[in-house]
Amino acid sequence: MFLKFKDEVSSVLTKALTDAGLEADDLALDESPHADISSSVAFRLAPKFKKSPKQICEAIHKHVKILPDSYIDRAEATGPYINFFASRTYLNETVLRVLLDRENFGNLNNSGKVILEHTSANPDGPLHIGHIRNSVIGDTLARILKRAGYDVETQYYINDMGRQIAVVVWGLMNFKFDATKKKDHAIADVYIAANKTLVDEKEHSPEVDAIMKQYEIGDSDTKRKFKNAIDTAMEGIEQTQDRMNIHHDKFVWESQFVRTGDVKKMMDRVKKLENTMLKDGAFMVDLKEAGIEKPLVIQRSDGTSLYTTRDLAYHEWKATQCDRMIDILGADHKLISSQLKAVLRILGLREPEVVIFEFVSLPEGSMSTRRGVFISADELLDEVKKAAYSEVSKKRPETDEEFRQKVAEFVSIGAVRYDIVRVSPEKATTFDWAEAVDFEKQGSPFIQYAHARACSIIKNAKDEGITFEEFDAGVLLEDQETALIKKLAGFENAIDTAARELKPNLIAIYARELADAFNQFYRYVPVISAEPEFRASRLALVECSRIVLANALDTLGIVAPESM
RNA sequence: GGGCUCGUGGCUUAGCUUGGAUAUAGCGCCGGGCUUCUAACCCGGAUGUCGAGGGUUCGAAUCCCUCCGGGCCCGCCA
Repeated sequence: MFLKFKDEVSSVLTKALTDAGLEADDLALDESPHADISSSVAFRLAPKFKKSPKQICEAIHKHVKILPDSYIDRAEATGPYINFFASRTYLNETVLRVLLDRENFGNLNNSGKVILEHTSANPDGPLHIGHIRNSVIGDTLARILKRAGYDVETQYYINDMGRQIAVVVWGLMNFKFDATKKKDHAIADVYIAANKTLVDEKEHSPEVDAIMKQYEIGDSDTKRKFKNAIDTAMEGIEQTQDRMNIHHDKFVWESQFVRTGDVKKMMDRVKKLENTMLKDGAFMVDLKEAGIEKPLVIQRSDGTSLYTTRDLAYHEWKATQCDRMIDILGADHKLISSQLKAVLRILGLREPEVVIFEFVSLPEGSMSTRRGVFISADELLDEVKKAAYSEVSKKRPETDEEFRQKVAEFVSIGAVRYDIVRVSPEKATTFDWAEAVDFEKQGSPFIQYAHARACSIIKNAKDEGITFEEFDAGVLLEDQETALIKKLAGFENAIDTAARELKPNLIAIYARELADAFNQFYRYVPVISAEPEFRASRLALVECSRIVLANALDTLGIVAPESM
């Protein structure tokens, strides 16, 4: 609705400019506290036409022609600004559109296949609080892109050729696997113990090298051991992701590209490039022309491949089956991903769009699965759930155990997801327990609560036989009502911008603002006890709010509860 | 040392790509509101040299340069 409104403003303004004998390539449209949409185009035209912005603005304003039934009510010239205000038609049609489209309201009609790779943590232990920043950003983006109309496939790239997995395999052969623990945690125990031993007793190192070599040549017994180790770890990782409402459509094993010969083909192709040179028996690509000083090694002197080589083959393969590739990567991958992109570019292959997120560190420093220094996602979720449980017990003492458990679970998942997604990815953060278990106002519980309140009104209305089969959105004239409707109308714009700019935090902000608008409406505008001429329309607006709150929460992967 | 990136009230944070009207919001602090659809709510108040300095511009949190501080990276690891 907002996008159509903006289009109308854009064409009305373009026409007015032409009629005024002016011309601008950028209309400088913006949302503003002074209007629904505002244009500062007069500033840009002032020097060219040698008049003051105010004079230009008045000249443009004189030529603004608004058609009947437009989403624009009026335009005002306020100093150098031209302000556009939304019409009643816009508000009324927004209400009708929400009720018609329901769970699809806000969806856009982009098309094409997107492969979005996220998380891809090494299967050597549980997901920790840094990994789930990747998961939450990736999963939320996938949900945003789906709403934007894309056919999205999420992939988890399993790095099974790296030394760390060989260490896990070696560890499983030499240390006890604690079957009473959650499997990914038990794998981490083995991995940590194995690493410690490998540092203390250097003589075991060749054993790990041998395992790696056996795996690279495809020895069947070794392959079985790797599969067992990885499946075990992944089972636990997937349990954690399931709990967080995150799932992957496909799990792609790095080794697949070695086995199919794609990695070999890729190495041969890269070797033929002018930028590639042979040095001490290893092949490396010079990337100076891409602004990267360090040459990238694509084949070791013993002829084997490296992580980046296999990643090149993976991206080449991905490109054949989609229109857009998006990778969610931690800040430690900045250089490697720009090297990857540079080589793909030189080869004339499609480059991925990369979303980089900064590190989550602990007060004492950065995390490391290998050293056993990390806070697992499971541990975080459990602690937050405890805090949520005590909160619901305090706030709803009349409820039973089952209700409290259920609420504590969806509140804690929501709180963790929201807390991660609300901050823009390029911000480095330091984890703090006190902050993590604190139920910040206007976080996820705030939005879930607004949804529960809307459901409550709808339920009470139903009990009293109040319906909104017949209503007139035109009677929704209170400030809180029009503000709320405008907010509802903005959902598609939030999806559109978030999808174009790959910024999931925009949806977090939008959801909070919508809940805010609903809560103000709730406080000041009675529904069930309202006069009959308002009752049905207000109830319809509550239903609209419920729908869009649910859609926004769904986009964030957060449960929209009927009661809490 | 080099590259990338971040720096916004006591704390957390939006806005920066595409420069425009009083810089966003929350926590915390001070004060007010439940016989009224769930108070996990609402209303009001105090708190800012937008890291520092310079430049571009009619106009800079936003663009450019220098510096300071934090983070990440710089391996024939992944």
